[in-house]
Amino acid sequence: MTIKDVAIRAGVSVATVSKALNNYRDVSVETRARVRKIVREMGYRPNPIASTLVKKESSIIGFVLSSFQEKQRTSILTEWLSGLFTNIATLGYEVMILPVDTQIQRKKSFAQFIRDYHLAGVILQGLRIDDRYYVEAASSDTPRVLIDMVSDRPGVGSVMIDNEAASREAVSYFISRGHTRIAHVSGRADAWISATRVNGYRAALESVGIEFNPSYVVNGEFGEEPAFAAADALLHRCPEITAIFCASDVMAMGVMRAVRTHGLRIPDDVAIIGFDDVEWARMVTPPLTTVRQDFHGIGYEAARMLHRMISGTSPGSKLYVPHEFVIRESAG
Amino acid sequence: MTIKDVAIRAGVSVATVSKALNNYRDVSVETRARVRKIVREMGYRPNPIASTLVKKESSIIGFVLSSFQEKQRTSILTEWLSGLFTNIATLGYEVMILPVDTQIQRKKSFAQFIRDYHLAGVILQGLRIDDRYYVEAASSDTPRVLIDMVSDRPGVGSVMIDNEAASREAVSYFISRGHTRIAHVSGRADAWISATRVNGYRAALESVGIEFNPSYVVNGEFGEEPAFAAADALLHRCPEITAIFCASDVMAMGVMRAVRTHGLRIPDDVAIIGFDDVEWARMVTPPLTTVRQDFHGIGYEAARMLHRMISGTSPGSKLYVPHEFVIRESAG
DNA sequence: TTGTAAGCGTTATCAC
DNA sequence: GTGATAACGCTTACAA
Repeated sequence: MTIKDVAIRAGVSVATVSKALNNYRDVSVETRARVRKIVREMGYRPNPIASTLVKKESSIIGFVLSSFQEKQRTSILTEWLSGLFTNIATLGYEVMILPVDTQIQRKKSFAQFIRDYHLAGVILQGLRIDDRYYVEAASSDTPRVLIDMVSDRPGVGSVMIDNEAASREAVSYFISRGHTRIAHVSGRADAWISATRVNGYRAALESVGIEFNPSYVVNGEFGEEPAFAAADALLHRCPEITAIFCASDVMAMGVMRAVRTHGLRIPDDVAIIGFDDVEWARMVTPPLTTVRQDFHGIGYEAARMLHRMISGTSPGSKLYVPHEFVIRESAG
Repeated sequence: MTIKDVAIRAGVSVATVSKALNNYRDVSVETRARVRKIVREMGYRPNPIASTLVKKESSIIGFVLSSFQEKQRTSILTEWLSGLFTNIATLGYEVMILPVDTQIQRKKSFAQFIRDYHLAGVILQGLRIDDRYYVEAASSDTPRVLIDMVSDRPGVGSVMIDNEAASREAVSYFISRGHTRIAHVSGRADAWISATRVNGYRAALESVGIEFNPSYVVNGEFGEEPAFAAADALLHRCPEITAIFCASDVMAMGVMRAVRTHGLRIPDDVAIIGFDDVEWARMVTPPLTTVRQDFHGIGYEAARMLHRMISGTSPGSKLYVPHEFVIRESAG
């Protein structure tokens, strides 16, 4: 069933049907109503492919996924998507996944792809700011919002939690419990959020006059193993440390293992705070004190912002989604 | 840049370019080569939208997602997708996510959507066999493969692990450790896999002459809380139980909590086995003995089968992906 | 072997 | 207000 069938049945031209359906003003109120009624009766739906071909704009948004590499952050993706969909499905968008993996040799360039399908907008989520795909997308003119990254370009939306404030809270908690020799296991250096979290860590220390000690900051690469190794070396080098703030829960697991390897107890000898509050953070022993990110909310807001950008309601902006410091047992 | 530009530059008609690009035999070897060379030089890519409009077949495959409801199975989705993509991206398909949630009122019917976009194929993953969307899709004629479900219809692919064998192994392990009063916390009744796992549990018992006791099987609904409640009631009712086989790791967490609530030790008083081997299964205390599902592999195989179905190489079939029984500490 | 031209199902531009 | 009609970029009979 095509628009032609509807036109015949309604006794008008296809042009009129199209206009009635697309809310053009040069259609009489009666015909619009009549056409719509018939459309409903017939169960007609315009073919989005044909429509895209001529309008050069689809209702598909792309979700750029570069974190298949991040084997450890699996559940986060789902929550983003879940938030995305609760907002976007009702607005009539479809979502296409654009996997970005240096392993997978895509024949199509990323920007090419956006143009091919005339994507309405794109949500990017990739930790690495220097990623080729990120750069490509950034140079496109499609509405786009970034998750966990910021862009220097105007008009690019970005949504995340206030990583610096969150880190400051976490470290301040340590300080309030009397800790002064506090270390930080940071994430990958090329990730936007890593630097920000280090900043928060540093700010918290300096706000109470504790000098920032660069050798207390080690890189756990957002992985459990690297975090274990980094923490292990750290504890050897600086046995005076009594607290470790980790930039992710996964790394916190590696760090906890390292601490135990050194025969130390958690939190009595070394207190630990994680980041993310993944689903199992409360299940480990001891339950992890951590910063909860509302991943669902981040996805939701990203979709909302993108929609506003697409519809021209508002330009992209920077949005902080509320976070929450969750006290359990690993930090005393 | 369109096919026309290529045609002009190559000094041939658009039809010839199209034929050269689509491997028609009625193009001379030389022109095909020349056209392709020019295409490469110009960086031309055919517009998939236009192509879909006339061919009535796209290179988009749909991934039906009904598990946003399953808040607990978050990381599994990512692994499926990851497997899917490692196979499918190189084959030139794109992936569209079709969220299916009774909460989200979709305007479009599911079958409608498949037709609208002329999806090349669909991968369905929904636990509930009576799901409206599942039925809709099942009645479509698009190539489709199911994950964790089987279809009575011929030509529908399905991939999963051998749930019955896996359950049998798990329960047999209990038996080999001397347990005889073994309970089972099952998953949602409307899920295909639930019944199969119960069957495996039962088969293992009966194979050594232990009578199947229906009151030893309780329903944990695949959730931690329901599993806790179910196990709590079970332990009250049948304190003689010494081992519990859980149909998911998440439920195992609830069960472990229930066991401890009753002042019992794991695995000394009550041994526990989970199912899935999610990322954190080895991190809990005690580390969970469980059945590892290769979710990545399942996604990979589903994509492979779908591709073969689309290209007509082979019809859909039923495929078991290997699983692995992982012994840690929760089962003694 | 190649080119012409008629679609595919829409929307957009004009006349009417 | 409404309706022809020409796009949109491609594939595919059918002619040449």
